[in-house]
Amino acid sequence: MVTSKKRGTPLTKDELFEHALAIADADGLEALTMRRLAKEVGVEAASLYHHLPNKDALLDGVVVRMRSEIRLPEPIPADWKDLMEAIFAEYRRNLAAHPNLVPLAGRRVETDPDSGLIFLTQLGFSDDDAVDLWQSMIAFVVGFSVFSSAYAESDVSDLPSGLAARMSDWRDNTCIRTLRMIIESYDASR
Amino acid sequence: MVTSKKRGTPLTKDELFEHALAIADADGLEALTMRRLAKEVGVEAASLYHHLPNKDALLDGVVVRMRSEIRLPEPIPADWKDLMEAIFAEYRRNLAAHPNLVPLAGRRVETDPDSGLIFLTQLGFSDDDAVDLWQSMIAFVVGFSVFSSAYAESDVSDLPSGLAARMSDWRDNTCIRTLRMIIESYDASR
DNA sequence: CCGTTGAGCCTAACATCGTTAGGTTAACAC
DNA sequence: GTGTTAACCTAACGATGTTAGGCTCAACGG
Repeated sequence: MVTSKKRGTPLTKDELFEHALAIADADGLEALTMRRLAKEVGVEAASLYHHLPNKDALLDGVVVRMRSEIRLPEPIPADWKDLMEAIFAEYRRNLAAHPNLVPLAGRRVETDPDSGLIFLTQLGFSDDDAVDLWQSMIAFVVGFSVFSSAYAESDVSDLPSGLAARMSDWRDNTCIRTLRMIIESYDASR
Repeated sequence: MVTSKKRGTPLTKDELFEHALAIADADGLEALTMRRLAKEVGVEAASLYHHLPNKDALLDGVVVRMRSEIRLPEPIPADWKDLMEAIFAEYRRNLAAHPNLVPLAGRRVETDPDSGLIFLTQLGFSDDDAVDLWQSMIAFVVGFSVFSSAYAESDVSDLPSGLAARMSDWRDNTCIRTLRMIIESYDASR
């Protein structure tokens, strides 16, 4: 008579990451609670610890899940500079699609696309130059995403109103433009 | 007979921000608790709310306090490109000196040094170009600081070990180098 | 076919967090 | 003296991550 306490099918980690991502996307990181996630998947909070060691593992999984949406362009650009631009433009698009998760972007997870770094060394970059460029592109894209996703209410400024309005608008064009500049500059100094 | 419940001198906001910054620097952001801060200044947690509306205001104050350590070079460089480099190198130094506070770097507070942006427009940059450059320098420096402060334990990578070691080392040289490239590129496209 | 086992869930509780309600104390104004 | 008030207090609330311990039921070995 009592409704079954067991779910039809057992939970999977992927199911948890999927729902957790949806919660964070919809209502923000602070809404992503163990109890909230549990409710969403039809379970009690403590049960989640049968699948995850702690909340940190959940957040890691959410980042992996988010990054899994990254796709390389088809076909792959012949010019390596176009390829680099495409990779990080896609990285940027991924972060812009999940603005609430930007604070997690600094996390190191196992799915970072570092194969592009090796590719750079094969193009004639020294290890040092390749790492400098690779780190710079990552840093810039993440930094840009931090501000473009967190700048809703900024009005504190002694700027002329035109500049102030422009300054609180972080445009994809700006991101791509500077990204390209970084790539060209490292190409020139190779 | 009971020891006095009042402190000698009343608390000030600056005193709170100072101690809060010290706590975060020493033990991390998660150690910066209302109760911990209260204990540190010799008061109970609830008393803090006579000086601050909430914890967010505390964090804002900590960021302002941190940024207050930023100093412009003396004398100010004659070349505007050197000036820009100096401003953001100092910005970077400030963040590197407080790695635990990097997650707060995206916060908008009233003390952002946007006067440099106006200066750019006076040099002949259009409003759009000036903002593009200004945003790019901010984004890059903050992004770089995110990774250089959060990369202690990253070992997950399928990179050759030499590259992997180099990749987990985020050097100030790299930051300055790319910063300079961004400035030069915008100068050239003016 | 029956006993055991263990995966997958549960209830209950813990410490800690930010925050609020309401009381006490001491200094100062009139 | 008699308020008034700033600055502190104790006590508590609800929410959080997490742990301990128990139930249930399908699967499997004998």
